[in-house]
Amino acid sequence: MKQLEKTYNPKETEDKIYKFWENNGFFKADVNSEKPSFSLVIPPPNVTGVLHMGHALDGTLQDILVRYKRMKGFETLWLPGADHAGIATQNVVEKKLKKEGLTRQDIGRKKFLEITWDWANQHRKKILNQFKRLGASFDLSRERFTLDAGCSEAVKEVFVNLYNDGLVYKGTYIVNWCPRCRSAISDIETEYLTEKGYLWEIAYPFKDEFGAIVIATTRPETMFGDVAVAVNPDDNRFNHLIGKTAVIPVIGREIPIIADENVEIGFGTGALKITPAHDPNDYEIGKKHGFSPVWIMDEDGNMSDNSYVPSDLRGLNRYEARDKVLEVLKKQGQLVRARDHEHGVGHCQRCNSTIEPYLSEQWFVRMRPLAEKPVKAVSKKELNFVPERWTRVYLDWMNNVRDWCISRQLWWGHRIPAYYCTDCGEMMVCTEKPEACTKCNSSDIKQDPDVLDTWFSSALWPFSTMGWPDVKNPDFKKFYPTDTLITGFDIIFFWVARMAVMGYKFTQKSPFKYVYIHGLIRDEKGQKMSKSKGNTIDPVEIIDKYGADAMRFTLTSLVTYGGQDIKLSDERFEHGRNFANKLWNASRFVLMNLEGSDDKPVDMTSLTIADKWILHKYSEVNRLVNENLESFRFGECAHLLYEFFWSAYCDWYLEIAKIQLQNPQMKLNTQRILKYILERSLRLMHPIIPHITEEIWRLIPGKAFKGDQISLMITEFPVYEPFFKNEEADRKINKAIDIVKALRNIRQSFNIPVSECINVKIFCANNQDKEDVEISEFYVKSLARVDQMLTESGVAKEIPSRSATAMVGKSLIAVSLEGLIDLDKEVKRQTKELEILTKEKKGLKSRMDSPQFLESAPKEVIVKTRERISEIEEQSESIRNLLKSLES
RNA sequence: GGGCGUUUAGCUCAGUUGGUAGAGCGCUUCGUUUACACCGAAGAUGCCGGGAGUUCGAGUCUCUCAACGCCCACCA
Repeated sequence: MKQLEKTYNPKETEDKIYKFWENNGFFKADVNSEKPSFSLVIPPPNVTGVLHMGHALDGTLQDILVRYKRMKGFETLWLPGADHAGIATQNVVEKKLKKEGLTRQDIGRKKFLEITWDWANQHRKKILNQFKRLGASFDLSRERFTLDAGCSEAVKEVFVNLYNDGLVYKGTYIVNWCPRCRSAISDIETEYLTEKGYLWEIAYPFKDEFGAIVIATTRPETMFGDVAVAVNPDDNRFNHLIGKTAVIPVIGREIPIIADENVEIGFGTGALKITPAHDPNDYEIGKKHGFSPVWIMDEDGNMSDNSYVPSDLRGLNRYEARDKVLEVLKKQGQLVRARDHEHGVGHCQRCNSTIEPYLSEQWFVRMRPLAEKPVKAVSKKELNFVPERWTRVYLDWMNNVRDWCISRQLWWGHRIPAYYCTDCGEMMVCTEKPEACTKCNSSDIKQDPDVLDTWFSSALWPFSTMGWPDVKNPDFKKFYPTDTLITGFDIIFFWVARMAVMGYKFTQKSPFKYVYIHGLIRDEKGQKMSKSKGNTIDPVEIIDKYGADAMRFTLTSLVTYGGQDIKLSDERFEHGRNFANKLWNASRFVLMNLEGSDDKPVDMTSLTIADKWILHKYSEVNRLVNENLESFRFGECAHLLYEFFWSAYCDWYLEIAKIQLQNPQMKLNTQRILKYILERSLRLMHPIIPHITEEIWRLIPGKAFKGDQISLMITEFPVYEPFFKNEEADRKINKAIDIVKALRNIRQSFNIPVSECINVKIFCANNQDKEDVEISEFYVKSLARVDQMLTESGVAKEIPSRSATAMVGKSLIAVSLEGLIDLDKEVKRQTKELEILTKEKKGLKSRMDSPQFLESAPKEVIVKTRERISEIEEQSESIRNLLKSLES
């Protein structure tokens, strides 16, 4: 038998095992397979990133599910890939250019894209390689990238289709504009942060009379774009001013005072300046009253170089302009006052710059009509969130969904398939560049310079990766729709909802049946991990230090069904490492003790009570692991396996096996059972900790337990084995365990060294009890170092003098301790015990006297209560007798 | 303003239909009996956030209050 190292070494094992799987093509999904399919697509990680703990968790859970289903006999596809991450990637590359003193404009679109492609290609390989370190069993032959040819074709097809259906349109609206990215972003990419600022009150003089109307604004620099001052028609302070003309300070442009109900009387001064080009509400009001917008700021957030802006402010950035405007107003006495004001300010999710609402021409998706089916899908159970509470979050958003701004003024991404005739201005939306203008036949045609929001292509991911729009593609036919999506709650709106929208629109199906939402990974203080805070834990470092399986096991055991966020610290991974080491050493013990063993199944006719017990325990854990994996209770599975393997198999059965192996009659069958349980445990644990289980599994000799497969990952996942169920054996061994524990307790309390054998007398409550205890004598004697063990039925009347005692269920255990015992201490202990029992009995009795309890409580509970009372009575009686004999 | 989550042992958290509280880590004591010190044995620790209600019985269900966290909407 091969001698294993004393400590498990993940580094050597994991790489070797992963290559073994890969080389055998076990991850590859077969479209021609007869087996039912199970498929899952990875939430494509951004090419900008490296593997972080969120990916490690997400990837672990996906891999568990995929490995489980594969072993369950499904033709399983886990499709890997990466996202081009439009803004994020462009930002990174631009930053790199900046270091060389260049901008993207300096090198031009073509060159810029070349550089970005190079960069992206390097990084998508890198991050997938990091996923491989995790043990991810995804099918790399199907790796996709959101910007590759297939996905791009799907994007164009979808865009053109939506356009033809009137669901994509181009128009001039106020959008969230990031001056740093120089692009529009969508509503959900805008993060509102509460900021302290000022509400400035500025006097706009009347044109024809003395006096002024005082408006309130947080952004005084936008005043040059004002087209009106609005007041509420019901505001008695101001309604006489409606129709008069006011003058914008500094520049002296005249604007009318108008009435609008949307002006809140109680806010600010009650008078609102209207700046349609730079504020969403103002835009609405301006449009209602027929004003043309006035732009005073450009794409960089700098003041425009036009006649509306005072010449000395042109080109200044918005904050410089603000300071300067305020300075002038103050000088002229038109700044009435500044009040402290806290308000939410939009920030770009990607670069954190303050967002400017900006009126510009953009492309939008009309979401309302598209949301109908995905909303209904929930009640039809075609789309199910786990845990269920996320359903509401999804529905609330879908039911109030607003149009989605999809155009980005970037270079990195899917170019919008809209073409313009330079001669006549005609717009053509089609998948390929037209040869000639459909209206004037000119061949001078230019494509729209903008690209699509990165999430547009992500929304198509489940089917664009499977060959769609070619619906005859074998992958699409076999593996679409996918079964489960595993992701964090932070991208329900960004991604999940939009995939549902596109899935229903273009495939008439939900792209997945279940969406399993897990919590986010946080640092030990509960803060979000981020590079800038320096509180990240690098999964690759953890893998190097503890091993991938240790990390997977720890993460899995920290996952809760409710999807709570997970607080992590480096030391937490010791839990998984220790478990892996335990598994390794228990296996080592089993493998070292197979001398003379055979390759036959367990002989069910000659099982000891302990054998029956461990088989019973195994059958229970098997059943529960199956149930919990089916219902996405990953954490529970890890706990169950840990508990079974460590606390039952290692702590007790292995110790018992050491005894049984000494017995020639028991030896062979014990070896078979050790091997059987180990092999089945490896199967049950494999989805969570694949490398170590595979490594050990290969070392187990014989085919009787392993079958003909060459790899654990393609063996069958154990199904419930009800014939092992044995409540009686469970009860008996549990009793033996309790007795052993009680004896060890006594031993330690009275400082009896392990080397010293003890004599024990057990008073059993009845004959059934006595029988159970006697059956366990064999184990008790060796596990607790007992020389003589006497049993007696009935309440203890004569306790051996000078004894230490303990209760186990209804049995009283007495250990003869001539000369060793501190009698006073023992009397005190037992007296206290008696008091506690009397108190409990009193409570239970009063309950049994209650007629309501007897009427409404379930039978078992009444029986249990009655049993407990008689148990207490017997125990008390024994203790009284004991005290008597101790005192004498 | 609307919604969600959390509050249980010193720490981090489990607790699936209401039946009388668990794990890991930490702590105390003991121990190298030939799988494992990344180990074993024994032990201590809880008015399950406060209050009220339903029930024979509530950590679990209802209401309410509080603290912390998150999401959405609005913010001149």
